[in-house]
Amino acid sequence: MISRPPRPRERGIPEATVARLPVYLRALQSLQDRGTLTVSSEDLASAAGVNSAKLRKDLSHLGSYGTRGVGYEVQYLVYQISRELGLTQDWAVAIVGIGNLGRALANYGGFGTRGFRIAALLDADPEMVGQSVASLDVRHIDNLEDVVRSKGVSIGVITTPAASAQGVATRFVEAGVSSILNFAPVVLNVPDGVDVRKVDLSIELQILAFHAQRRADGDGRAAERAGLELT
Amino acid sequence: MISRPPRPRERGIPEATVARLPVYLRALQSLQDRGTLTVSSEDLASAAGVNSAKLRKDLSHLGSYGTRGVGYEVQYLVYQISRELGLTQDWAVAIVGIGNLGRALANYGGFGTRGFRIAALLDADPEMVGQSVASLDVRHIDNLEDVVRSKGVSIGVITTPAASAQGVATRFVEAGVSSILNFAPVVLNVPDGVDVRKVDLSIELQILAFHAQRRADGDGRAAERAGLELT
DNA sequence: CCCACTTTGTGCGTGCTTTCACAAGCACGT
DNA sequence: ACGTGCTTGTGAAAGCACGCACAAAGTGGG
Repeated sequence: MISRPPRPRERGIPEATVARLPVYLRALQSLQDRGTLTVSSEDLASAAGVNSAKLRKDLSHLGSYGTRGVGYEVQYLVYQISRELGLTQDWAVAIVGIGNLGRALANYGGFGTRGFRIAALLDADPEMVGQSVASLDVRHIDNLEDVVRSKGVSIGVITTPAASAQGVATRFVEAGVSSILNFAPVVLNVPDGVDVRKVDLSIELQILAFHAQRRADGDGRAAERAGLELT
Repeated sequence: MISRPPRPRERGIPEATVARLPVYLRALQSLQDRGTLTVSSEDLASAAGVNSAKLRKDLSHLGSYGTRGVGYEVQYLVYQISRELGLTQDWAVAIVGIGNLGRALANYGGFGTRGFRIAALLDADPEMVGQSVASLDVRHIDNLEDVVRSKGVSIGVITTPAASAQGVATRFVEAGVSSILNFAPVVLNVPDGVDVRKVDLSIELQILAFHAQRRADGDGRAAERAGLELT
């Protein structure tokens, strides 16, 4: 007799799967807009740009929401993924650093429809404070703690210069924000339990450059050698 | 006797390593600015926010550039990583979609110093064409092929609305651009051999929301149960 | 010249991710 | 009621990535 059941109904969705759920969700919403009622794993996978086996395994982590011989019901799957991602509730977001990028994010409409609400804009520059961006007044960074508390901010976005980013992150954490999206090109130091995600434009370009160079090298060598193995 | 040697001097750097090299590079440049001459894997790893064993293994893929008992020479390592990433040459970048985000990227100074040069800005809106952004004239999208050829553009950045992104990608590819950085929230369809990287703000927020919700659920349950196992 | 100390480079075990391939399950027509 | 055809859900295998722990290799002091 096995005393411990194999898994005590574990809620552990693999990280790689979590990163793909938003992609599936978007593909599904697009299908929904077109009035599609059901979709097969094959079709949804190709819309999301992944392998169909991977898609099925990913969805299987949420439960068995498909019907064999038919596929998945679009509307139901949209709801299940949204719920799993926590989009059925409303997340208040604060953006610190109202430069070009901060303004771009503030004006980006795609958030509201997906459970995110820009609740506050903050900046250190007195010139900026009081200006209205995307129907919100820019407030001074010294109000960060107040704003987090009064608006119930739970996600902080950092679009400041690199030099200020760590300070802002620390203040976010101390004010109780434990989810941070960082656009500044620095590695943030935060205590355990705080979740930081980094978006770094110049890193993406560098990765592209690496592959481009490798392709060019390969092509060059291949041309020289009149192309033997092209693995 | 084994007829085939284990590895024919393979140039295969793992993808995960490539993604971290830019982070190391930035940390090293920061050390260089401070006048540091050598650095240990331990120190560099902590500056880059990774495990020191991982850092050493990553660097070992480039060759043996460290000295046991001493560490790595900063300047030399900067050069080796830059060369490996292809930053010793100059990459011409074209940005299509001069909205808030496109402008933010065009004005972002961090590229020039790292081998990237914004060579052209394009937009479909006649109102936008002719305006000057970041010392460059915005040109109409119909000039894409000309611009790619005359400026030698090898990296395309897409910051258009979702609906236009696929069309722009296709035109980039047909014009000979095989590295694309896509900010539009769609999955791009491109032929083999074309490298697309995606940056998606709302996906990052959704991943943060997932973890935040999971933390909240866990805390809630833990509080109810007076906290047993806190794995 | 040798010894103690430091730090790199890497073999190896472990766990996560992807992919294949197929049994299980459902719908529909006869 | 039953077979046919399609699609899901999932073992099992292969491939990657991570991190420990240690031998190898260098430095510097006596």
